[in-house]
This record gives sequence, C-alpha cells and structure tokens, in this order.
Amino acid sequence: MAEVLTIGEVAERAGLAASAIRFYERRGLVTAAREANGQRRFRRDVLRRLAFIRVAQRVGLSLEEIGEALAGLPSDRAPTAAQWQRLSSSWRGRLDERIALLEGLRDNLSSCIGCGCLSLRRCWLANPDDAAAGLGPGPRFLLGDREEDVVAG
Amino acid sequence: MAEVLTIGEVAERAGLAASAIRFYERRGLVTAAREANGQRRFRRDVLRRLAFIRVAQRVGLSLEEIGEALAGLPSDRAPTAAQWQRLSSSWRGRLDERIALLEGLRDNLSSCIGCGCLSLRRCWLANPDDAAAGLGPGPRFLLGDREEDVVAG
DNA sequence: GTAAGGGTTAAACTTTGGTTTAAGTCAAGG
DNA sequence: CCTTGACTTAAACCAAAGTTTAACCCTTAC
Repeated sequence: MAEVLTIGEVAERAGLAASAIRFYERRGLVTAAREANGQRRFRRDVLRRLAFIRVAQRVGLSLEEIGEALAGLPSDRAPTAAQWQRLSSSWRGRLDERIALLEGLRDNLSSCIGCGCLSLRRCWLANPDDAAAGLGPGPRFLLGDREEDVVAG
Repeated sequence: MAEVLTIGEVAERAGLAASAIRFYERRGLVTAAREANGQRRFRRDVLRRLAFIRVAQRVGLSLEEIGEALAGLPSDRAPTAAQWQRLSSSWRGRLDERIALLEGLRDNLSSCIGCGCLSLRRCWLANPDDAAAGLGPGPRFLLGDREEDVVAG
C-alpha cells in the first residue's frame, strides 16, 4: 500500500469524484503535497477527513462550517481518534433538534393539515422556528374548512 | 374581509415575500386572476396552499414534487380538508425514514467517529443509503487509529 | 511516434429557491 | 400637478456544492 495517494486513488477509495476533491482542496478542507510535475499527492489520512466531511454534511453542516471545524485539526499529521470525537460531539445537539422537529412535523401532520390553522402565520407546523415546540402538543385548531376563523386579524 | 387578496396582502398574511409568491405562480404552484390593470387577485384559499408548500418544504420535498402533489387538487375552488390530508399522508413514510436516519447518525456518532471505519466506503455512517440500517447496531469497527486495517482492499 | 490514460488549470455551467434591479403603470392624496 | 405607494415585467443576480469543458502536460504501451 502506497504511502501517499494520487487524486484518482483518493477518489476511488473515498467514493467521490476527483472534481469534488479538487473543489474541497480549493476550499481548504483538505490539503495535498505536489510532485515535481505538479500532481497532487495525498496523505492517507485525507480519507478520514473526507469521510468526516461526508458525515458532517449529512448532519446538515455547510462546507463552510465543516471547514471551520476542520481548521482546529493539525494539518501536518493525522488527527487522533480523540480529536475526531471532540469535533463530532458538538453535533449531538443539532441532531437532537432536527429529530425533534421532524417528529413534531410527523406527529402533527395528520391532525393539522387540512385544518384551518395551516393558513396561519402563527401555526407551529408552518413555522417551526422553535425546535422545542416539536415536543409540545402542537396546534389545536381543528376548525373545519373556513379560513376566516383563523386567518382573520 | 375582502373576497380576494392582492399580492401584498397575501405576502403579509403568508409571511412570504411578494417575489416568492410570483415565483411560485411562475412555477404553477399557485394561480391568480387578473384585474383589468394586470394586477393579481388571489382567492383566499391560496393562503392554505402557501402554508402547505411551506410545510412540504420542511418535510424535504422540492418545489417540483410539491407542484406535482398540488396538481391533483382542484384549481378553481378551495380543496376540502380531506383532500389536504390525503396529500400529506404520503409524507409520513418519508418523515419516518429521515427520522430513523438522523437517529442512527446520532446514536452511532460517538462510537464511530474517530474509529478506523470512518475512512471506509463501506461504513454505514458515511453512506447511509439504507435508511433501515439506521435502526441496526451500526458499525462495529472500533479499531483504533490505523486506517490500513479497514481501508485496505 | 503516437495513442491512451492518468494528471493539471481556469472558467463556464448546473440546479434549487428564490431576491434584486430597472423600467414602467396606476390610483389616491395634498 | 406631482408625489407616494403598490403593483407589473423581464432579466440579472445570488449562494451552495459541485461538474463540465477546453486546453495542456506526462508516462507508458504498442
């Protein structure tokens, strides 16, 4: 197994397009040494960095946020397992919030869609700015089909 | 309360920018009659349509998908509560899947990030194509920091 | 020697979901 | 009469996350 990897090898192993990896390099998310001929040579730990990026994206982070997180890692050597874990531990709260939001959405859908409150700017379902609201009882406007009652004002 | 609404009134009540409402009209998500002078006049039930659109977006649907869903509704009169509910009932499965995915992500993060498997194309965490996998036990590669072990092959 | 199969770059293009801008119409108020 | 505010349009613009294209360089194989 080679000490360093070409971009093609990285792409193959990471399951990404080479263009994406170049794009990440431009964004500063990964770094590469260069051969005399200008070709990139990646240290093997770039694979874990790329995997981290993918997972972070699924958690809902933008590349910019991911870049900020990665900036705290050493760029000259592979981070330790503990360093990776510290980074990802901050995702927990974010995931909990998003889960609560989706659960609230799911649990209030059947009672809320079709009811008058769906027209309302005040309806939690349409405006779940407050993640905690997802845990509450949800809207209670089961008023039939007349919008005036709830939209008025 | 007016029978029909101007775009400004709709924007105000729906909590959207007028530009967004025009955009939705171009996309065929809402319709409007026109005055002699060319100004849009919206029936009041557009408010519920807009609320539906917002909720559908939060569920993760694209405007195109939302448009397809809305295409099944009558455009000449307000849909009934039952019609709205039928549309949204199909979201349930999608929400369940996404919730399971996020829960899997959350529950496997601490054990998986930092471990060797994160470099792997095979790692569930980095590739949760299979939503059901989120319910399973997750990766079991708690191998320390040597990537060769898991990346090789 | 020439073709194939990597690699390089900058720049243009793509998609989604809108917003912004420029230029114009219209009605009401002072 | 003139300004103000709300409306109209088409077209340009934006951000994110990449992909595609065009032109070029190397190395290896035949």
